[in-house]
Amino acid sequence: MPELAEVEVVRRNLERWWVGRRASKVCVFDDALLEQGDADELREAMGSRLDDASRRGKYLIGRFATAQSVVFHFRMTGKIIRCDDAQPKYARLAWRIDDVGWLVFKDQRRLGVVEVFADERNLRNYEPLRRMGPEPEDVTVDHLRGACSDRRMLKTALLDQSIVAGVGNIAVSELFWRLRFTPEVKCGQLTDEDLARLIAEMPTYFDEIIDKSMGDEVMYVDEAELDNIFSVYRRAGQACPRCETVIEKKRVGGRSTYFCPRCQGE
DNA sequence: TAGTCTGTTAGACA
DNA sequence: CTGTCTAACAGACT
Repeated sequence: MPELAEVEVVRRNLERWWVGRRASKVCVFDDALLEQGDADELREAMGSRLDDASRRGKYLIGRFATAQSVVFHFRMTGKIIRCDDAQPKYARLAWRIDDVGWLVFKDQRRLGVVEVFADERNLRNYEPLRRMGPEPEDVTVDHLRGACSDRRMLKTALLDQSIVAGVGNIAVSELFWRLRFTPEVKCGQLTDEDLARLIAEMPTYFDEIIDKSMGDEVMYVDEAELDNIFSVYRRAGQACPRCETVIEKKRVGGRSTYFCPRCQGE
């Protein structure tokens, strides 16, 4: 589900709800979500004070007073919400923060994961974090050129988390529409100027989506079809906000891509 | 029933 | 070695 923007919204919520506090109760409903570490270690970490909530790409990282850290990845349908009920539908993990409520890791498809690490060194050795490319605001033209061969599609390169951290399938459609890139453009077809525009647009795009998504519960686009905040994503058949041409959908790199055939032509 | 889905990864193939 | 595609993970929805 979530891309960088939605994970960042959850991170900011945890900053308000959880940092500086400890959980008074931890309920593991589905321990299959733990790959590194077990439920006892998770209870030990969460039972201590959360010192810091950070984000790296689409990963959310909590550091605790015990020196342990907990990493969340929401995959397709995971999220963390605050509610008064410890076990709403699809709850896989819940912890109680007194005076705040229950924080619940909900995940309908159960693809999300939670990892527990004993200390900073173990966290840093976690392979997905070790492999992660720079955050969008730290990407340079030289880095992109070096990481993408000329014949590779820009879309698949951007979805590769080792090249840029946090970009997902929605962001690609939206960025390409903003920049008027054709959906199947190859890296080699872009000038340095084009890449510089892309690099400048990424943080702008994510900041705008974060602002529009802020709230106690992030709504994914399929849960809020009538309030779709995107310009082209999931808008096939509707008018392009720029030129009124009908938006189309096609598969690029195995994933749905939405685009305006006029704005984003050759 | 078949197709789809905001993510990631392993294996097949050109 | 590179890049792309598919399936798999698991479940709900159309």
